[in-house]
Amino acid sequence: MAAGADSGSSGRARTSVWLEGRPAPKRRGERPTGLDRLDRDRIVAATVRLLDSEGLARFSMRRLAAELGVTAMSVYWYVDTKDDLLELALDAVTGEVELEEDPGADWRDQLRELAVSYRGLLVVHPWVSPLMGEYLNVGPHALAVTGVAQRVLRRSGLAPEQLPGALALIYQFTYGFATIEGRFARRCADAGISQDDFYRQVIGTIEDRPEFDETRDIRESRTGATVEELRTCDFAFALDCVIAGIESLRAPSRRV
Amino acid sequence: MAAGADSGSSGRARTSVWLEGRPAPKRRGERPTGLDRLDRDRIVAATVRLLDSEGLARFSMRRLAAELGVTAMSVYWYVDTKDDLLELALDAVTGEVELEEDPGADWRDQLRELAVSYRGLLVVHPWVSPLMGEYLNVGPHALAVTGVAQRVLRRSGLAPEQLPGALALIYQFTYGFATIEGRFARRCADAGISQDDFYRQVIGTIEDRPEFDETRDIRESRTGATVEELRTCDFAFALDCVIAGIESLRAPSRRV
DNA sequence: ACCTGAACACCGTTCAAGT
DNA sequence: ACCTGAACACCGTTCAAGT
Repeated sequence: MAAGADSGSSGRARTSVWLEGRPAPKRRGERPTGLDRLDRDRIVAATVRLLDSEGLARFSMRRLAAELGVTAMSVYWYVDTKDDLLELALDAVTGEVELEEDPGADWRDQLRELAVSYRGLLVVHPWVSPLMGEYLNVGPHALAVTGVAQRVLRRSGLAPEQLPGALALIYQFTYGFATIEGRFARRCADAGISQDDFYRQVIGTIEDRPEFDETRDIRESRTGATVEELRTCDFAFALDCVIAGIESLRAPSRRV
Repeated sequence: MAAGADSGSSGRARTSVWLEGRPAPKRRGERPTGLDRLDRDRIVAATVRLLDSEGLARFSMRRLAAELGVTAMSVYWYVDTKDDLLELALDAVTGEVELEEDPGADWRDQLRELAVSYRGLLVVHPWVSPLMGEYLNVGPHALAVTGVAQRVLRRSGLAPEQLPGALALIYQFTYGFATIEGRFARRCADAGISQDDFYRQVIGTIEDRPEFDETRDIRESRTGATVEELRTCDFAFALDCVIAGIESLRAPSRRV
């Protein structure tokens, strides 16, 4: 199976569930015999649960149906394709990002909090990251996140035409950073070793080789910390860089 | 098929071709009857060609074998799994990143050039991005790229313990940015519309909705440019932010 | 040493049929 | 309206067999 991606495996070239006709559940209203009935929400919830526990590669429509105690094809009554279902699951967990807006707070703190929360999402659900790259990511929750980020960033004093670039910087950096982080974690889990052990192992095979001499001072400046701690440090420093950069490039007239 | 990812589809939990025993081709030396023979390099080259032309989702071992005029299973003589093959293809194209090092040049220019070249790789080969997230990316060419980036960054005057965070910032931002870019391009190509048409279409469905009022000034500041131009602008501004941030956070003693 | 064929255990999805 | 069964056209990979 490996790293399949791309869309259009089934021939049709849809762009997004959210941009097509039917973002709402098919029929609702009278269903007195509910309870054990299928349901779009139940399907999406089960999808998220399966993706969390077994990963994207092991997820299949048949596996999902089994989990729901139903035949493989029943799911297709509620969802057009596997892609659409994954897109729904993606937006569902995107709702987990914390979005309390406090217009009185420092925009730097707010931006940091947002980035940290977003990173958390990608690390807790490692399957989110490949799907974000795969789909357009224009579901309601995704739009809410970018909306908040945009408003926070605006308070920094950047000019309107500077905002998209700055937003992309913070957003894509966090995405890329947490992607690697989540993948690495899952790799280690699959291989049955701790992240720290694996890190030490890699360092071990590298230390001898002369081409890595020039980075010895970096490695030595980081001994004694766990991989987790190191990453949190790196992430924080990168955010500091971004914020410092924004502060030095924003329109001088609006300097606070 | 959709967005498969994750490793270990076949059960074994390998971490990387490069970290296992056999990075070099199996046997070489006497092969007088070559020419139409299979060969690891030929296999990887054909893989890259197929991935470029048809995308990751449509790539399969059987499809590859057909392309090579050979039976499906012949490939397995040279390569252990599909994952390994994809990892080899990934590192092969990573070699396309331009890496002329000029210790005399301004580190800012060098960093920009490196990021632009790296972005180019991801946009030209949209299948690279999901694979980078998927694998550990520790092939020789990948290591060469990070090596150069690290040396350039070092000339900025950052302290050793600041380097990993700064490297992650530039690297992951570029990765994330180009990932979205490449995906969007391929989506449009698959749907048979130009990126500009699709952009206009999205804007069209958004303009009316009141929740997008607050970003109207941003959209108005960007009319008349192509999607391509806008993205190049955003990318450049983000890089400026990063560089400005590094300059303001580097150890004062080494200020140039 | 290198390549093939048949087979296994999977996929996503269609379609006609059941209730 | 909702669910099922059988079927189609695929997968990656194993394994015994050919040359």
